[in-house]
Amino acid sequence: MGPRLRTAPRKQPTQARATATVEVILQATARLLGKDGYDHLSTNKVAAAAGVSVGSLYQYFPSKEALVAALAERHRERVMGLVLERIAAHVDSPPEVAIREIVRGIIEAHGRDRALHRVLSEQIPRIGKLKTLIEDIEVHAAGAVRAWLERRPHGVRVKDPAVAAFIVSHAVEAAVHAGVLGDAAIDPAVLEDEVVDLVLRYLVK
Amino acid sequence: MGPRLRTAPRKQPTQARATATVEVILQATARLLGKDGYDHLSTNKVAAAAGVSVGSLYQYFPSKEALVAALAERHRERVMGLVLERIAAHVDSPPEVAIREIVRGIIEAHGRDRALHRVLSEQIPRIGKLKTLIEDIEVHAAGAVRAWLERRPHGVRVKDPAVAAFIVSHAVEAAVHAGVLGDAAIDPAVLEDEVVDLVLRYLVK
DNA sequence: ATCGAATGTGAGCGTACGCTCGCATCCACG
DNA sequence: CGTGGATGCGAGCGTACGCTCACATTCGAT
Repeated sequence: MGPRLRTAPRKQPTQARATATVEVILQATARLLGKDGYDHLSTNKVAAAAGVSVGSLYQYFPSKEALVAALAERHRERVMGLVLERIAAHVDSPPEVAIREIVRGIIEAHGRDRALHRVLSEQIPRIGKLKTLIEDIEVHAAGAVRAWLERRPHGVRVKDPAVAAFIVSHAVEAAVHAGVLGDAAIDPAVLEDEVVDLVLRYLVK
Repeated sequence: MGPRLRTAPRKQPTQARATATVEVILQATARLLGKDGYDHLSTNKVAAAAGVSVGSLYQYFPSKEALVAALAERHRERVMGLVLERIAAHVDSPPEVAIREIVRGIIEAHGRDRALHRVLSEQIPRIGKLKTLIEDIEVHAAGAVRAWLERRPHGVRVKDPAVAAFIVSHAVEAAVHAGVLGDAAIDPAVLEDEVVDLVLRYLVK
């Protein structure tokens, strides 16, 4: 067998075997990330923990950063999907209902994969490429809220929809995030009521 | 001269010279942190950038984490001092005034040392010592708001002061942080009006 | 059954890092 | 001005890391 040329470091898995490898690598990444943090993560450790050789890892992920990026991207798709879906489902609901449902959706989204979500939000901000990923989420979210505000002037008392959307999306995200993931977690039902109240009073009443 | 015993790695500078060394080290840390990020920071690089030897650095900071912790702690004292002062100054002001002044204080606090504040919040790994430092801020802030709420039932329509304080403190911090430090910064005056409105409607009206 | 491509392996090279230690230099104080 | 503690220095040791490469194994198609 002749020598192999490996000019393209990142491949897409095509066989089932490879997909499984990628999967087990990502799971090990999540585990180690939660246990030791991003700093103490290393490609060698991940490979060992995944029961895979470093070489295999490097076939799919060119760097430690890429490893975490893939994990984050995947999680983002799930969470954002859930929330945007919820928003779309309530474009025509009355504000009280829509806001409650959307807030509930956000709380649920934070509830899924709590450990992973926590780790990612704690460890991610420091990574270059991932920063744009987060900004993407924020911009998307604010955009959706803004569109929602502009579609329904009925009872909505907002001056500048862009600003209000900005404020609300950041405020809600932070409150829910801290309430669900924080050390002093709040009962989800109470959290929901309070956040809905916060938003409703600001936007509508 | 006999050998030196260095059992205690961290010293307090007593002479003026040493204080200057510590200062220049911290400044270099801030500079490199902003340029390269926490991951690519190293004690050797910091020492070189500070025009100081590694040995000197290790006399005062036992690790890279301690370096950043000192920087963060110092910044925290300034910011928290400003905000708590503002809260204390308005324990007896009417809610409309108190809330506005406090919010303005928080906005101002974020405005001072924008670059440093930004870098710290983005680059600090929320693990180990640094994590507790951040939680400290959150708990302190929520505690102050809670105390304020409990002192003044006049017109305050809040059920559970602890929960309300939690929600408000996180919501305000996030909105202000994003508004002041974010890429799409908002005019501080507008930001102030909107955040005050958000809080006032939730807590009082 | 055969064969080329896809996938998996792991020893190991080069490098950068964390940190120490023996020593030089400086400063405060008698 | 002499002395001892405080401060500053920087070569260099041990280590862990990132990543490669030559090779083994498995898969899928024929």
